[in-house]
Amino acid sequence: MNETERIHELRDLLTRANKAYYTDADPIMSDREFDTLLKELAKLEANHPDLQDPNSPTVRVGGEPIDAFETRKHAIPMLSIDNTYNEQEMRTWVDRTTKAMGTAGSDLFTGGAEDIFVCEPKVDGVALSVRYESGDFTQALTRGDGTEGDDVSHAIRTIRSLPLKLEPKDGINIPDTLEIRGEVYIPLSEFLRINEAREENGEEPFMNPRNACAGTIKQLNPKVAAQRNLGFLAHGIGEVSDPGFASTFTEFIESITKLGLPTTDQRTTAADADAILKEINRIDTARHDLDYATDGVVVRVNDLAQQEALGTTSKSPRWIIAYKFPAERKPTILLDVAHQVGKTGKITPRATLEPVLLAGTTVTHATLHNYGMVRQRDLHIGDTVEVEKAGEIIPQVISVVDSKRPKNAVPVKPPTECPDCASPLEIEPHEAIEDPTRETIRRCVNPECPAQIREKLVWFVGRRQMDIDSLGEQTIDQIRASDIPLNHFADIYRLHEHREALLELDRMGEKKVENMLSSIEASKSRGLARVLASMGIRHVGTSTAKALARVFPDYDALLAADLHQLMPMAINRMSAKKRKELFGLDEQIADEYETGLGEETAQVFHAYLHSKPARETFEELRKLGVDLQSHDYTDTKTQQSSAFSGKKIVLTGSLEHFTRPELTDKLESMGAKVSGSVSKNTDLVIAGESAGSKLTKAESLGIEVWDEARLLNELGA
DNA sequence: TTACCTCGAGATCA
DNA sequence: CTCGAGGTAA
Repeated sequence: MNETERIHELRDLLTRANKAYYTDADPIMSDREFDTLLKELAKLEANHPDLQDPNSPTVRVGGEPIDAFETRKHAIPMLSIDNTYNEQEMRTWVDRTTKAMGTAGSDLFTGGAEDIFVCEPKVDGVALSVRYESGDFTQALTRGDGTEGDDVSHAIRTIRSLPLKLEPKDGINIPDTLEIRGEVYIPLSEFLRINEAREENGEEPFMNPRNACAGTIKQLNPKVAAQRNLGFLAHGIGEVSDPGFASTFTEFIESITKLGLPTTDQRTTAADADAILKEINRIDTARHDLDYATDGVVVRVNDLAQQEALGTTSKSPRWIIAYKFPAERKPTILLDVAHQVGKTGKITPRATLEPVLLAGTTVTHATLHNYGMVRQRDLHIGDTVEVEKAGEIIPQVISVVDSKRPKNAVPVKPPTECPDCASPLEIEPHEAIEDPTRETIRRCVNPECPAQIREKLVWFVGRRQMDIDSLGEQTIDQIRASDIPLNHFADIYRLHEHREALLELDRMGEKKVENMLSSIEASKSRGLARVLASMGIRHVGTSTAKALARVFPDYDALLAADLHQLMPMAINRMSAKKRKELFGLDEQIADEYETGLGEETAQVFHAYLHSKPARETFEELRKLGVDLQSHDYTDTKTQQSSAFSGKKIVLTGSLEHFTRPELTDKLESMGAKVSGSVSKNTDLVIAGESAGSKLTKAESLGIEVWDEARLLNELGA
């Protein structure tokens, strides 16, 4: 046998040994044997750089550090899951879902009654999308903003329980593209081991497993990641090229488990709310014996066609929900309440607390949201308050322990003047009275208010807005404290005129200034939608800004528009009603679709746009080279000439040449309205491979149906 | 909201 | 080497 053959043999053998050890818990060789063979392989590989394979078992011990993360698009967005916090909310979800399935997918019911729903413990780790192409691990992405995430393949390759090559088994056809979602975590036993080791080395121990895990994934050096022995559990479906791979979630999990992916053994199916709640109770007890932290139970509809029929709100899928176990709650002392000025001048009370350890973090601050809350709880400085972490992240002040109030404690008073510029505050009129739980908004309306200007600038440079990194909060403060002017958005684009002065600032070197100025330069070309969203105009966030930019080609067109033309989102409202009709959804969900430019918003926005300061700002930005053209604009001429303009289109099945979001974008850009479900108002259904209930429904309603070939034809024409 | 990693800056030491 | 800022997980 020559060395090349030996390399392949060893890789094969070690891959199987890894799987036997980590996923089957049934080792086929001793640890020592494994190490010896691994060393032999590493040596041979060193002699044969031409045979390099990123998926060789040797990479598990960690390869070379990478330079930085590349951010990449998810083939299918990673949405977040809605939460429920008690039995009643869970029952409501089950009722609604069952009803919707009755109308939307009953003809396509493939599962038995017992496995309508699937329950699994919710692992408290870091979400990940892992991609295999032709059975080879090619990429692992973090969730990021749901649309694009960081490529962390280098760190993920070191996870031993995650196969780098999928092995065909039991006649399972491995799809060309197989994307699996799951959770990376640090096993609790491993967490303890790491911290012991860190203390021995005189390093600070990690606070909690979840943050330590997130940190490990962000390690550029995979050798460090390899030593932390991360775990992985698969629990979701991403892009799968073969639509026949699975028709239910259980089937999917069974298949990928056979292919070697680790999945939880705590999964069960349930037929109704009672069974689900019973399962939640079981997991609540069982979870304390698991080697990973859990914060709830994930419940989903099993049948994939039904999942699709149920569809997705803008935030999260309707076919899946998380039940969160009650958050930890602890008493602490309210030391102070600060009044913060937001970017629109809104004043928000923020509590400073006696530090308290809660769910693995030290809590010292909590937002109090508004003054209705302060009044309702009758907060006094020095009060003992109950604090908990809502949704495991943001600390909330839940209640006051009245019996522990110190004598002479001073009540917290809402401010009457701006804590920063001392101008009188405006109290939003209709909310000022009667119901004390009602939000009472206080606002500083001084346009020159320094605190407000600061917040506006901080918002403007943020990642979601103009994305000017290396100009953060602290740097903004630092520059504003110097002689360099930074009082308007436009001043940002004049910073390059002050290069010398910037270099004089503390801890400001050549490199930092260079980075800062180049990212400012890069931000000039973000386009109208981003500029609008960045200005902190009331009621104009990312989605409204985008909607506006789709309708108006540039700033001048926007300025020329009258009040009526500023309400382009009427279509969205119709879709809300339609959805309500179809699914009998509750108000709250239907309302999500009502967030367009309403009359009031349009008025506020119109007034803002034509105000003198706004006009000056836009003019200056334009002069300084900021792109005020819309990048998302679709010409009405294109819309009218297109075969799709004004058509209501539904997509179903899987397509070869597009991902769904791609095609949705494309059709919408051509003036179509793409919706999730078929009704009598639908004009056209585009059916890919293995289309399900939607196709059946379209046929029964006599709606026009195209296959992908026809679609390509029409798009080409 | 907090914890963790990375990077640049500046200090310290060879 | 240490500090602090920035970014990103949940």
